[in-house]
Amino acid sequence: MREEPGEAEVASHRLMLRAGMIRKVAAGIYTYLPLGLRVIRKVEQIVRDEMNRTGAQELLMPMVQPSELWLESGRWGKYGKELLRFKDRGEREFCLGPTHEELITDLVRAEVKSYRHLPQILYQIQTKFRDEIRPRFGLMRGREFLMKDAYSFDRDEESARISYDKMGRAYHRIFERCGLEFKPVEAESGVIGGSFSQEFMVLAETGEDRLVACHSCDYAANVEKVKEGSSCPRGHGLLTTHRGIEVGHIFMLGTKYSEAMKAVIQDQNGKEVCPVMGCYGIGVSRTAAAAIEQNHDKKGIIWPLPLAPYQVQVIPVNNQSERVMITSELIYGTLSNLGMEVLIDDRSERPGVKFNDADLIGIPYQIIIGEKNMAEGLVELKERRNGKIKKVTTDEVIDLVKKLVLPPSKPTES
RNA sequence: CGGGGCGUAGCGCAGCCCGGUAGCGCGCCAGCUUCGGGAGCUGGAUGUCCGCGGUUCAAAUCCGCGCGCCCCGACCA
Repeated sequence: MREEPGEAEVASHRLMLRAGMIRKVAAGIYTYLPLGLRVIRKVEQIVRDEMNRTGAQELLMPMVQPSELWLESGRWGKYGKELLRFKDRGEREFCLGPTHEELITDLVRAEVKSYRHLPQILYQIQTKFRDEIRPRFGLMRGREFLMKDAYSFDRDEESARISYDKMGRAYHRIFERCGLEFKPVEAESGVIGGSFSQEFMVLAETGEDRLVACHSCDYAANVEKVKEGSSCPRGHGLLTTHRGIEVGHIFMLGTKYSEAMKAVIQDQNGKEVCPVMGCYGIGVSRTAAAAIEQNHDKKGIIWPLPLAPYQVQVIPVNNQSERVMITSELIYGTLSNLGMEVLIDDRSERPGVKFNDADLIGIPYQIIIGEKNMAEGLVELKERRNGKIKKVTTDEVIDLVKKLVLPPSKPTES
């Protein structure tokens, strides 16, 4: 899409449309095109990895939920219009799941009877639907969106706190691995309820949320909670405001749902107690959008390597030249065989079109193969982020890219 | 839900005020030339003018009702 889409105002929305990553189906409802889906999958995989590493187990619950469970928790009446309700052919009431506390609690109360079976953390990566008053900014605030939601069940407060902290650390690793600049902040817990919560904010000028952060320590809070300009409650540092995009939120729920829905387990003394719950969300599709808000320039997207739809883009400048095409295919094949994700622009477009499109879709490394450099046995390696170009031989380019894209695996924290 | 705006070719828009049967740019198709930063020339295809109703000899244009979408605000894991 060459023209600026008229409907889009913010960078991520505009660039995702132009780069062919998403297309709108209705307000706040989008199709992920192949390029966009690849990015979504990248985020998902990082999330899944880190969730699994904490010992959490993946499951998948239905999007359609019966009213009974929501009546039990008391939220059928409280949730409001954001909850999209409908009836089936038998006039039974259902809703599209905006979150899954009711379903997971229903599952756990049926399956878990003893404290010996806890702690337990279950999660899913699934499409949610919230009939937002005002969906906006493309994937930033959609009505239908992809979310990772995890739920922890513990025998007591102390143990629950451990699960909560474990999730907090997993969230740090997730957003670090995504290559994003972020801050965890103290926040209100809203409709979900519960005792305390933290939001994970990706810092970006266009963010909808405001937060304050301390200069001298790592204290940060949502502006709902703390007045701007004041000094840090933990020490003497000064608080400054930032804008951010909420990509994750972790909650200590306590026994709100387990009590309401009568989920009970037996403790060491054979006494019935309600498990202490926590819930933990990550907006997967929103994270992709936030990555763009934080990483773009006038020409287009600048993907952080871990989220890029492809790692390397091979650009044969001229499709007519046999030498150029043979070398391009060779480089493409070699890198692919090394396990890299490579995109080759084999369209018969003019060079300018290819260069501009490459900068637009923002794959981190471009290998540009043209007649002039080929004559000296050279190709160009261009880094999208800073525009720097190196002229190297075809052998060298493989080696260089290998080092840039496939770094030696880092030791992992548990 | 309050306020503002928009809906005309695949996309971006003009035309509407002042009614006369639709146009520009990009894209698309064909041909020739071109080929390192969004090519040039020639020829071509494409429209329920958001929908319904009304006024009129005649409606994209005027009037009424509806629908969809965008932006601001209030709201929101």
